[in-house]
Parts: sequence; C-alpha cells; structure tokens
Amino acid sequence: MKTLETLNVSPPEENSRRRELIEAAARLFRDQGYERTTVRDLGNAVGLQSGSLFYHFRTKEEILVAVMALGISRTTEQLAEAIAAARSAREKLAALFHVHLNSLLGDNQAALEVMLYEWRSVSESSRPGLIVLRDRYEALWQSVLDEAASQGLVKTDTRLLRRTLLGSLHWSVQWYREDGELTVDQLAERMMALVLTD
Amino acid sequence: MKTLETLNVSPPEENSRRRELIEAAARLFRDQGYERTTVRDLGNAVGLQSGSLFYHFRTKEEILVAVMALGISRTTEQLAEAIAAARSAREKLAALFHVHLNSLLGDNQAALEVMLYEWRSVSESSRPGLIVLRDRYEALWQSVLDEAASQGLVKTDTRLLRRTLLGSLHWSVQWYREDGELTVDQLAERMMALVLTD
DNA sequence: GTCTATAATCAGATAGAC
DNA sequence: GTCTATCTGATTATAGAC
Repeated sequence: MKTLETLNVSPPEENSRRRELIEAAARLFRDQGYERTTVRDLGNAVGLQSGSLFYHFRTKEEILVAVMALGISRTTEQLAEAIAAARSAREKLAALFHVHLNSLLGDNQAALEVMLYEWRSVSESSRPGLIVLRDRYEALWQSVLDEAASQGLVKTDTRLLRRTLLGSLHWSVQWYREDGELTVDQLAERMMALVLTD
Repeated sequence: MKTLETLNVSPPEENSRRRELIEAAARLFRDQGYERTTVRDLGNAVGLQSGSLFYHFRTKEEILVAVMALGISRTTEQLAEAIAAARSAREKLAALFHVHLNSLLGDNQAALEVMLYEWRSVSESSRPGLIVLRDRYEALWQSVLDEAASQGLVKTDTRLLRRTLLGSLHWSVQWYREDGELTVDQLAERMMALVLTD
C-alpha cells in the first residue's frame, strides 16, 4: 500500500508557514505562470528573502507540487461532503457543477487552476502522486454520473461525459468574469441544464 | 479598418524558412512549453545557431505569436471549407467536431494546442491580434450552433453551449491517446451525440 | 542569411552568520 | 527560522565577420 508520502505529496498537517507559502504561490502561479514566477517573487509575497524559502521546500518545483496537491485535495473533500449531504441523484449531479465551479472560480482557490494548467512543469517523478489525487476526484464524478444515468437524468456514455464535462468546467476560467451577468451558482445551473436529458 | 499587420500578426505569405521555424516551434512549445523551450532548442530543431533566429524574428515571443496565429488561422480555414461543403445543419454541426478534433489531435497540428495553452506568455501588446483571429473562429461556431438550435438539433442556450463545447474539445488533448480505442473521427461522433437533443 | 563570440541579465540554490 | 552574500549556470539578444 503506497502512502501519500512515498508519492511525494505533502502530508495534510502543514505548518502555518508552509501553508501560507503555498497559498501565496498558488496565486502567483495562476496569475503569472509557474515558470515566470521567480523564487524572489515568492519570497516577496510572504515577506521572506528568496534563500529562506529553501528551508521550507527543497526546490521550487516542490512548491508547485504542494500547490497542486492542495488544490485537488481540497476540492475533493468539498465534493465528498456535498455528495454526502445530497438527498437524490439529481442533487448529487448538481453538486458536481457547483463545487467544481466554486472551487475554480471562487476567490481564494487559485490552487485548482494551477493543477489544471501547469501540469507540464511537474517532473516525471512527482506526477504519480498527483495522478492518484486526480483519480480520486474523478472517481467521485464517475460514480455520480453513473447513478444519474441509471435514473435517466443524463446520457449513458458516462465515461466520455465525465471527460467532456470536466473539460467544459475547466475552460470556464478562460472566459468567466465575476462582474458579468451570471453568478457562479447560476452558471452551474445552466451548465447542468445543458446535459440533462429532457 | 485594422489590418492584420497592425495587430502584429504574421502575414499569410511566410517565406519557407520562417514557416519551417514556426512549425518546429509549434512542436517544441507544445511538448515542453514556451518558457522551457530555449532559443537554442529552436535553433537545433531547424539546424541553425541560436543567434541566427533573430534574423527571422525580432524576439522569441514573436515566434510564439506566429505559432498561435498559424494554428488558429489554419483551423478557421479548414472549418470554413467544411461548412461550405456541408449540405445540412446537421452536417455543419458535425464539421465543428471533426475539424476541431482533427486539428487539435492530428499529427502535425501542434500550433492550435499552443494557442490554447500558452496564452499567458503572450504580451499584452500582442493579444489583440490573436483575439481577432480567435473571435473569427468562434463566430463560425456560433452561426452553426444557432442554425442547429433553430432546427431543434441542440439546446437553445447556444452561447453557453459554444463555450462548453469548445472547452470539452480543448480538454481532449489531455486524455486522448492515438493508440486508444477511438479514432479521432469516432470521438467526434460520440462527442456530438452527447449534445444532440433526442 | 548564417556564423562566432559575447554582452547583460537573471535564474535556482547553497553556506554560514545570527 | 531567517538573513546576507554569493556561486554557478543558463537565458535572450546583439555585433560584426564571412
């Protein structure tokens, strides 16, 4: 049985300094990209000299991996809670859209966006741990979609449906504007309406 | 009336050396990312010393912009042709999926993928020209979706539908495998089936 | 047009003092 | 834990010969 540690993914009990750094890095990586963000930028953001970062992380890439792991883990937790609280297949289906979009488009959740768009900067050796986390998240999706399909709420090609829906949702960061005509939850409802069979 | 030149987008008549460089850059940028690809890598790929590149392009970023412009322009042309050849709204709808996926997943079309995933490395001053090209492509999509909706082929929320579909298709590069169970055209058919109202 | 050589800058990471 | 100082190497871009 592989543990998260052997997969180079940070343990859940981050001390506060590490956590603060990860949150700041998430915003910088989202806004400027990982490669364009320097360790000096990171230090500035938390009031440290660049050299001091390397007391907390061995390499810059380790920070990236920690950001991604946080982004996907936190979203998975939120989805699991929302599913547990839902009282019907239809409510579970709605949870997929609402949790994902709020996580991606919400104020302080840059980490998930980094997970989606900076994959290429993750070294081969760090990927397996992140893939495990991603697969857990997608497994939740798959089970909800399968239940929804069995009740005729959505089409039955649920594996492809999962991939296309996740693509649709991920892409929303490219065009959604907070000051636009739709709130995040309204957007979630309308995106769900597009896949309901009726 | 703005011309393409004033928007810093390359003219269509590229000389062969420029074109060769752009094609090589497209593959490198897709595989390694723009920031991780050095001008030495680019020179190597076409048998030039890194310094010689700057006879053809003023900056590295100019190469990125040329790659993106080529990717979206070529895809737009192909879509326009396919739409013109289609004999029904249904065939036009199918063209959206087939052209986009073949452009994105096909052998030598790395340029479109770069357009989608390296946007953050484009300077503010270069964006307007690329946005014009992107808008032309999306306008084609919108007109086809509107016609399809008017015939009841798809749901009527076509503006959101356009955005979700494009997101779905773009994301396919993250999971589609050429050696998998589906050809690109089979995938196109199944993705279209997911949005047909029936 | 392409080469060689190099300027000018900036990157990630380390060592040792405090 | 954090700072200062710095090492080492890489990067884009330029200048001038051919």
